[in-house]
Amino acid sequence: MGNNLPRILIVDDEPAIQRFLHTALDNGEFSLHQAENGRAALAAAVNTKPELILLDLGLPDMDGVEVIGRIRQWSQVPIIVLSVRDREDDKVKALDAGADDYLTKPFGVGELLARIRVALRRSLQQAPEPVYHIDELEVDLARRRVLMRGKEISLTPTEYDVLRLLVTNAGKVLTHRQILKQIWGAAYLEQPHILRVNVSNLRHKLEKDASRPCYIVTESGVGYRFKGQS
Amino acid sequence: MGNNLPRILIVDDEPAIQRFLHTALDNGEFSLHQAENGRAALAAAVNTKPELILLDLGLPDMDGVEVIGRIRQWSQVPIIVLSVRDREDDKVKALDAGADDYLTKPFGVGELLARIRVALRRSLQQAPEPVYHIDELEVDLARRRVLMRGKEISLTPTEYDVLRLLVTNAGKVLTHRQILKQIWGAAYLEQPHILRVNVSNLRHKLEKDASRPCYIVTESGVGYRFKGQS
DNA sequence: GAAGGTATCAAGAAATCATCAAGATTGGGG
DNA sequence: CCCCAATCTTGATGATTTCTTGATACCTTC
Repeated sequence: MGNNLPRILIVDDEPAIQRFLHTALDNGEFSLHQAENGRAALAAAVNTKPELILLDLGLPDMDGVEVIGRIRQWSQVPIIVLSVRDREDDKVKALDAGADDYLTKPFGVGELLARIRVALRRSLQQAPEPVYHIDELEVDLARRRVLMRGKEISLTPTEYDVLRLLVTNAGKVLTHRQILKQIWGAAYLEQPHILRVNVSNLRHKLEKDASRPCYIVTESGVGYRFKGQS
Repeated sequence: MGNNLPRILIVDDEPAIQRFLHTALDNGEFSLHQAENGRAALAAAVNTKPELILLDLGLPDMDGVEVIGRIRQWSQVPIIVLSVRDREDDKVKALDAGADDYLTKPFGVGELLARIRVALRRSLQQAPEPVYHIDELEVDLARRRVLMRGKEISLTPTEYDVLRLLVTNAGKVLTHRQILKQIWGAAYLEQPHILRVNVSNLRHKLEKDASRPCYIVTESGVGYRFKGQS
């Protein structure tokens, strides 16, 4: 089926819900894919690059909120949460983690379809590429890989996080505090040292000459900036 | 209150709901506006250009769905419907008309705030940031970048602060004391020297001929003025 | 041409930054 | 349960940038 209908990834481990959703959505307008747990969902999100994800929060292997967070590291694909949990706290957490909508089971098929249309209508206008090419550097957010002239560079988790933050905001100056808050949390707001060490390490791994950086530029007294294409 | 908090337009005719929403949203993060009927809502949408609209479907003078349609003819502002109507048909109609979300009363304040954050988060990333163009000078406040004929100019933190203050008040004369107080604090009110040095440095970096400045004009005995676009 | 305000240069002081390396922590495997 | 390896954090030090101040020359207006 090499069509180009919008791909929808259904993430749910209950066969009953799977069947229900397949029936509800099998109207020839979508191409349906499926995952039964969090790990499979993350893999499928990378591989099939769906236009929309329907996500049940109650997965056997990991928390749904974490799935949202992991996907949001590299993709803006609309995520609609479908859950039996009706507690406000669950909704807030999922929405703040990056979900676009939250439907409490049971829900009507008509409403689900309408909310899917809303999400798709919106995402049609924007589709940022999750792979960044800057000169000879290549950052693949979906696969969490960094290549320099095609050769893979191995980064530690923190180094990668810093790089991802800088790359996704290429061209923009990020203050020390912004970066620290995002990656180390509010408790480290006043500790730019730890950020400097990581930037230094990053530069030694991906700059030609770490003392004359081309990618990660220092904005003295302010923060760092990833030199984008613009 | 000339702040730049996100403006939220509340469209509802019941005083009880108005009060409830004002209480719920009055946390200092939003600037609240209000309309009691459809006509007023359409006018307010044009005039206050809100970042988000909370819309009750049951308005005295016109149908809420029509309000959505009329706004969608010219604006992509996020619209969250708040309604007592729980019929699926109502939801589908409102969402298909262009609403971004639909909350059935009664709902929790936490959920409302979370859905507002979702809507604002989305519209924030596609909103083009303000860039000042003055002749061949370009000041991009969001990226903290200054370009002269497309070429980047590197400024120190204080130089940038001074320039930003002048540019955001382009055309207006700022007295020495105003600038000093804003950037160096009240303790430096009587030290115009330090400001002069910075203006001089700025001019050398961005004026064609620093001795005949075109952008930063001296108002002798008063202060400085940034030449507006006019 | 004097006076008050203005512009520029340069140098020491202060703040910020880069780097190396040693201790602390963590997670996985035996 | 312990050990190992990778990573994270912290400390120390030298390099770099930026800030502030003083000296001096320059306008402009009366």
